[in-house]
Amino acid sequence: MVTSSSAQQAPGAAQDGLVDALARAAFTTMAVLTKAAADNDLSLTQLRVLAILRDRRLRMTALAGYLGLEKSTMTGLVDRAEKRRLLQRAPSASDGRAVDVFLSPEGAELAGRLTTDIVHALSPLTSKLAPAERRLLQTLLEQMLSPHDS
Amino acid sequence: MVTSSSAQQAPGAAQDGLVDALARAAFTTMAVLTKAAADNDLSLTQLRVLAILRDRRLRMTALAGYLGLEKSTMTGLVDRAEKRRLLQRAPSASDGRAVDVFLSPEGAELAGRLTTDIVHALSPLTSKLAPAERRLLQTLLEQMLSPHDS
DNA sequence: TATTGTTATACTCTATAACTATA
DNA sequence: TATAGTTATAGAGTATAACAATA
Repeated sequence: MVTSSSAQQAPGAAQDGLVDALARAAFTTMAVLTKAAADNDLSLTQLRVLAILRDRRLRMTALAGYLGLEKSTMTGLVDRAEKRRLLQRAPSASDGRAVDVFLSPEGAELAGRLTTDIVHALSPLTSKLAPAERRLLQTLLEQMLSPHDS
Repeated sequence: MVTSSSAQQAPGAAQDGLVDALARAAFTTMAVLTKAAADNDLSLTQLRVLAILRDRRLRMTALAGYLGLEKSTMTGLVDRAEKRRLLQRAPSASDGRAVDVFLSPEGAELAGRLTTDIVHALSPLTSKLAPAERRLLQTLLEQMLSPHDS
């Protein structure tokens, strides 16, 4: 089944093998990301927040949109990260109701360190491929992830 | 950064682009899996349990091992799934302390339906690739995920 | 003594609903 | 009236520590 290791090909479902490989790659990659986060006492969601805010300053609602979460969920999430001095809140200049969220210097520093950690942690996987294969894999993934609608 | 969309190449870190693509593919795939689970009132963890038990009968501790969770976490997880008639518990025949967990008929039926749902939900992505590209992507992912240690 | 599973407890993540303050 | 964010509340997922039963 998908997400498991057995790839039983249903007749006519020629994508099962790829779907299975994608699911397994996803779980493996997520495990690496989760561990990199846990090693720094972060949840996967907190890791994503740091990644998203690395080059952006967003309102609470916009951040919720990026994460696919409810705005009420953001309050606690940002509260905890702010208490740890990773994020900062500031009232929006243009809208009295809105609150901007952005990385603190410490948060930016941690985000940078996490990037390095993750690249290193994934290298046992990526190094199984030759350079040309890595480029090919990257190209195929990007093509698959591209927003093009054709 | 990794997990975000901006791929800033650090000098010498030639894997950043691939790591970014892997992370984005992981989040996209996990989003599909999470939605397929949520559409059936399951968490991602419950989905994984169904997938793992699809062709296995495991003890609580072994199941915890597959999931990378503590055994104490399994109790509640299995409790809830058992209450919904998706899983069943039975005392181990060989060890009086152990408890076997396995899919109920309803659980197996749901696991099968989920597989179909996921393949369909991922098809907008996979269909962006030509058949030969899909096979190539699958091969590269499998090579990367292979347990070989060279 | 060591292992298997459960229980007790606590914290994070998440959602829904109700609230406030701005627009 | 509608939107931005918070608060209150509740449930799932997770871990640690202590425990009972069995090995």
